[in-house]
Amino acid sequence: MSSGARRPSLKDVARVAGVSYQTVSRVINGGDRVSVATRDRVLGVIAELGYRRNDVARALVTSRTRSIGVIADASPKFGPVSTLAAVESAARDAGYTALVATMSYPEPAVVARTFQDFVERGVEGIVVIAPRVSLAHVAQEVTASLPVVMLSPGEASQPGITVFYEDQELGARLATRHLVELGHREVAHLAGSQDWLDGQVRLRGWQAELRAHQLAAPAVRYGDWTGESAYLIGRRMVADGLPSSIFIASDLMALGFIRALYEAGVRVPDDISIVGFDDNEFAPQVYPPLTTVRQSFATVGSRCMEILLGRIEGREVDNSPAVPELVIRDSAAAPRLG
Amino acid sequence: MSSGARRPSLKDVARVAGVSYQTVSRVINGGDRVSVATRDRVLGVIAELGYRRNDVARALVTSRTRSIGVIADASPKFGPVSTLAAVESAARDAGYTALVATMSYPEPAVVARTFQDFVERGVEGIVVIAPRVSLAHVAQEVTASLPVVMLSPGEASQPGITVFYEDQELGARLATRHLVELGHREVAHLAGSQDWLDGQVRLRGWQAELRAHQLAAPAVRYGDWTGESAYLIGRRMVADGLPSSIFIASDLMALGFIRALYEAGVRVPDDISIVGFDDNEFAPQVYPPLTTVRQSFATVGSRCMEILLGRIEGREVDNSPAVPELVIRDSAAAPRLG
DNA sequence: GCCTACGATGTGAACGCTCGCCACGTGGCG
DNA sequence: CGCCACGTGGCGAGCGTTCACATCGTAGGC
Repeated sequence: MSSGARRPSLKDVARVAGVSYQTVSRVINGGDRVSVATRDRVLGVIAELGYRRNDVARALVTSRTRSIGVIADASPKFGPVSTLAAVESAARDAGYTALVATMSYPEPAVVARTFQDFVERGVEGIVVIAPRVSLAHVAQEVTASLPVVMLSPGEASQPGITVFYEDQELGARLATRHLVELGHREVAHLAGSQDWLDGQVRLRGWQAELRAHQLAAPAVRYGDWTGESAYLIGRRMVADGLPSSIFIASDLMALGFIRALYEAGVRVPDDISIVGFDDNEFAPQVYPPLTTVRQSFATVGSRCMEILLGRIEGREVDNSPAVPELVIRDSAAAPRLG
Repeated sequence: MSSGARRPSLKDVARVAGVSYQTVSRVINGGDRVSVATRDRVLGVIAELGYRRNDVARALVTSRTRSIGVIADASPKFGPVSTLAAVESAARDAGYTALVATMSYPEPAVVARTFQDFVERGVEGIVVIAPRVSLAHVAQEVTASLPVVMLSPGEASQPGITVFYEDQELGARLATRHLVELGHREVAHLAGSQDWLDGQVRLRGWQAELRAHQLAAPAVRYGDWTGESAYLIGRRMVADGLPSSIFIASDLMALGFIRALYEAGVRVPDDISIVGFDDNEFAPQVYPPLTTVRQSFATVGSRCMEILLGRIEGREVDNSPAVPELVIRDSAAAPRLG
């Protein structure tokens, strides 16, 4: 207490400036009800001492931390990561700080522990970027005393949880429709892991669109989002006979699939049309550039924060899904005649 | 105070359990020096009331927040993102929570504001994932009263800042050496943006390795990390005449480059050998699978936290760089004879 | 059988801040 | 010329914890 490298406090500033700490506090927040002279003097001392407000003391008395917790998938996958950045950025714009916890696999115990941790740290709300079915379930089980927004193409099954998502089913329909409209009567589907809600929903969209056109749905092939799984499936399909077009549940899988095609001398889009999903950063660089579905992560991120803020402040919120768009490039074309 | 949805506090628990708040506190931390009977009773009440410790009050009195700030690039680029996840995960393992701020472009004002914000929130240290030259500079300018670890292939120019990085220069040498050892006498380089330290360092490694083999360095081509820039350069190079091999500063650029090649009917690795950098998730899925350099993000993340923790606790730390490895796949082969 | 020591618990203060309220002085108004 | 109002500032309390210390009772040592 005698020497110490302790950070200066309100009282230190007050002492040096010759006013009460109350006045200093007023200068810091708003600066209202303080004469210009005192105010300038105090500001001077603050700069001189390098004073920085202590937000934890402040949070203690106001009981508002202005922070939110974000739980995200640890995999460097394009979608989840872009969403994370968008959410954080929107939070900061709203004056909130994001505490983030990434997890490579959402073990119930770990998720529960993380929720608890967030609560103890006093977050005002939690965002769960929950593409995996398992994470979604776990998150819903945790009794949340807090507003929770789950970014997931699923259903809200808990009163405290608001679900918000990009309408990926629509995205899948757009992709499928594009192929149909190009003239393909045969639109296959290489699905993503059904352990992910995204995988389930994209599959559903493809089915629905085919039905709308009274087209039969070929047998579905299931990958696990990895390019390798798609490559293997691609090889098998080359041997079994290729459809005239295929909607693949992710760009990365599309890439692996195409590799199998090229090894067999099959050309894209001449021999087979392909539409992917994600509009990954590499999608325009593939040979040929991938026609794919783009999700609007920035929009999702900011809408998500809007919803969370609304919940925190007890407002009614609109959580109608965001809408994706089709990005047409060169990997899908009209089928060859005959 | 009469009704209120206020969270129960230590005192509430104490009252119900019929003990002093001090005893409850003891039960929560360690539980030492408390008789089993009281302890169980208190634990019961805690569960019953759904009591959760208030970390902000705790932080106020202990003046330790057990949190760190992380500043990262907002771009969903593979490297930075993987690093972020690794750092956060290592932090959590060490009992710390990560506050993260992403920024798409490191404007000095914004970075400074973010630093200040972190300080006000009482973080015990800051990690800057700073691939861009500009971010690195800004971060160094901010007078940090805190331990700062900068993940950046640069030099520490500020006393308070510890720089740590993956030895990308070595990575670039590994890539170049591989090509030389395959028998290529002509190893070109398609560099990344020189606005990024990574870009500068990879270029330097290529030069150094060539010099070590007494090989001449062909004129460097400069991309900007985008696949599109590489595609354009590729087209020009096809027209001007291709080298027998090329080291490309990122996998994404390699992909764009290959697209230009394929459009012109050039084959890889038959006509030209290519080595990329990053081992991006799509690298093994490209046709042909990319030989590339893999950085050990997990290691970097955990070492980075080790270093930061060391600094926080005043220990001496080893910040020798992490070492990348070459991943050999199919995009580089021996040159054709003649 | 008395003193010591230790195990189990309680008390008071402090962390750095904000909030509600009160005190002082000056100016405008009746 | 007195009153009220308002602009300016100070004081006290309290947010939920932990820490240092005090207290109390009882078991163990001589």
